[in-house]
Amino acid sequence: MGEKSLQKRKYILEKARGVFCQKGYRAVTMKEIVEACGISRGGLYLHFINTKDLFEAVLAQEHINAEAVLRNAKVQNASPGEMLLLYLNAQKKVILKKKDNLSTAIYEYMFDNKIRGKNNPVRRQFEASVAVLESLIAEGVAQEWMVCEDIAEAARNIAYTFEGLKISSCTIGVSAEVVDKEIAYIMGILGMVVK
Amino acid sequence: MGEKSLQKRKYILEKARGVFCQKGYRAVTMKEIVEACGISRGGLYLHFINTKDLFEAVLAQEHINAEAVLRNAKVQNASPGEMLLLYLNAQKKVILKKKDNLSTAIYEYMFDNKIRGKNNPVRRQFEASVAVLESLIAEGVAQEWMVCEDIAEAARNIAYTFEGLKISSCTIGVSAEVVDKEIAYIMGILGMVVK
Amino acid sequence: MGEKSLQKRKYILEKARGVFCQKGYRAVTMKEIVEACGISRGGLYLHFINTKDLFEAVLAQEHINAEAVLRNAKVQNASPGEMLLLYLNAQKKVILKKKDNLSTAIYEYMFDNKIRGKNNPVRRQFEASVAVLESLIAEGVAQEWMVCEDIAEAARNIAYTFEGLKISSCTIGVSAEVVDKEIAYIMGILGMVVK
Amino acid sequence: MGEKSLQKRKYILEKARGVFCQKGYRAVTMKEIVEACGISRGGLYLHFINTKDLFEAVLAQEHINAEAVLRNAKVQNASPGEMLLLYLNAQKKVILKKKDNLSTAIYEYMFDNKIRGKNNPVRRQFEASVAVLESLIAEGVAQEWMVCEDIAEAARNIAYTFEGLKISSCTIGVSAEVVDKEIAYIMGILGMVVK
DNA sequence: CATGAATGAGAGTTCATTCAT
DNA sequence: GATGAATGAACTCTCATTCAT
Repeated sequence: MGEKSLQKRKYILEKARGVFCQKGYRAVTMKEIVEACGISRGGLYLHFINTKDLFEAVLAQEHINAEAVLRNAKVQNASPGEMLLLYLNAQKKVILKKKDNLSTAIYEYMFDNKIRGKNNPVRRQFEASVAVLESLIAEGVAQEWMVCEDIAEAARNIAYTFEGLKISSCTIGVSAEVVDKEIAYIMGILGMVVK
Repeated sequence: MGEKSLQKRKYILEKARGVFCQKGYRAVTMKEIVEACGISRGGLYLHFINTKDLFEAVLAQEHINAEAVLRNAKVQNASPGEMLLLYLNAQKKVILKKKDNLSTAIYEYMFDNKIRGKNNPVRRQFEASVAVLESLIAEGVAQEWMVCEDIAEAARNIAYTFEGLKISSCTIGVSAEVVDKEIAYIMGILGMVVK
Repeated sequence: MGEKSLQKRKYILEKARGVFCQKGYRAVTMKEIVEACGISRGGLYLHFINTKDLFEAVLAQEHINAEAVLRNAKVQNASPGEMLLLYLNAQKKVILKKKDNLSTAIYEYMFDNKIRGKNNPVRRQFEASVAVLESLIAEGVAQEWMVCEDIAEAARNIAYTFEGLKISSCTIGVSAEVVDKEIAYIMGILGMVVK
Repeated sequence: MGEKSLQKRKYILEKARGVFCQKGYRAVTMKEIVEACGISRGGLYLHFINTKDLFEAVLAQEHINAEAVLRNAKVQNASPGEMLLLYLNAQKKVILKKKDNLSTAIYEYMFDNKIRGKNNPVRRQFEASVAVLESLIAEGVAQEWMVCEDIAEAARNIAYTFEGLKISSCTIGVSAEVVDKEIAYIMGILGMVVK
């Protein structure tokens, strides 16, 4: 029966994720979740003790997915420049996603729960992103495709820029063109040209 | 009477700002605000029709402050490079401020009220910032202190990077050193060296 | 306005007392109280933070009343025997009261909140009762109306017997006749005859 | 099958009794009971239709135990005074028992379910106790060990006093010394001396 | 017989907003 | 203008009981 319970749990997470994407974190009530899931109030509490617990479970799932995306970016058989472009475009896709975008909810959750250190899911994702960028640039420099004096700093700068794009897409909106320009600018700095 | 009322309004905004800095936007209750102001519940509603209205008034005040900072940066009799550094360090100060920092509240407000177009206070601030950066870089390039192919894009990139630093300081925390490195990196790209 | 608030508080206590008398302690809901008071849910919370707080306020009021009864018994210009009889009959009245009897609620409250020491309201009442009985018997013995070897013990025994009658009236019911017989028996032991 | 079912029923009653002793009557949840029993929620309902039914079954068991104690007291080959002392000390033991004491739960159950007449388990126990006391005192008087004018009343008085001690032990606590003093006082009234 | 996931009514509590004074 | 008591909708969470498996 653990099997069935696990399936249900996953089903709730999926539906709940949709609600969080639409409404953010704080505005979401248990009522909305149970209605989205088509289950009873009590039923939800069998799986998650409160909204925070539920959201953290959604977040954990998200983390797993995000890790997969990062790994995928590295797996591609391509030149470092192509791979960097691939990776930044994957980020672009996330940023521009209107539906199915958990960003706002995550930010709100972070505001409510100031989490220091390693448990901070946003920090984990940020650092993972910096690590990917660093390895891509390092390889690019090694293969003489890219020019970069301080690889670690360049990676961090790109990560902050994309963090800025992400939050901006939540607050003031960003167009695909704007993201493309940022990507081109970043590539340019590394000595690459985007056609 | 309008005089007195205006003073009272300003007083409330000041105290309310303090509360919003401490608690963010959504978590703030009317009780907390009236207690911080030492006025009655009803008294608050004489000046502001609801919490949102109150926060927007705080925000408008904030905008004025930001403008003043921008103007100040321009007023300084300094080289474009020095002025850019001055401006970025002013931004740094805002980002690192622990107390008296409205950023989180503003983000939360924006999440609750997706405002498109010119009325969006965050967009206004962002665009003002880009404009300042643009004019500074343009001058720097004109006076041959700086090197930059696409001034508009460079300005926007810096603005996004700082937006990323600001949101990161609200979610994962950023140290003064990290901001300094970003500033140095940005200056370096423009062909300037920060000692 | 403290005046009005105090009146309201007293009004709520009165109505709440009625509900506690009828339903006991644990079975009472905030809904029942607000309905009995004819006020809004939120209105009740302006005066009492929860059911426990409310009941304790009722209890405090009760304590004041009980003290008054005890004092009255002593004020009467009567022989010690008459005064003892008067006091026991006052207790009898409390025990037999069907309506307006808080006993069950008090017992339930005590079960929920095991309070040790001086703050225990039941203990305070019990000890006050023993003290009254002791002084009455002591006077009776001094004036040679009563015979008693261990006055303190006799007083305590009477108090426990009446405690037994009180709880019995809450669980199995006791008739006026039974209480009268107990009173007669107690008086008899002290060498007095009740006609 | 009836055999097995009966065993299971007895097992549940035993475990449930433990929970009721610890938590009282109203505070006990089905979850606690099924956990204490190590059975499923549904399983419990195969044997008892609801919490009340379960508690009543525990109570019935209890009644049987009490009867046994009473019988034992009578079986002892001892003088009426010794037997009375034995019986009162058995009661004392029940009163002072900290663990494994169902008293509070029984009181709470009685408050929730005002049961008049013969079905009232507390009344049955009370009356059984009075009967035992009466027969012991009657024998004591007959054998000229005791002095008592109104045997029935003396028995009832003792029963009420012990009822008072029992409820007091649930609300304000009673020490062994206090109970001993009460026993000595009662014995003294009957003309017996407790060493 | 036995399970335990699911139900849903209902309890406590909060809080933006109103309005008689 | 100013007050603050009052409102009531809405939210979180619990738990006795049921019923498909």
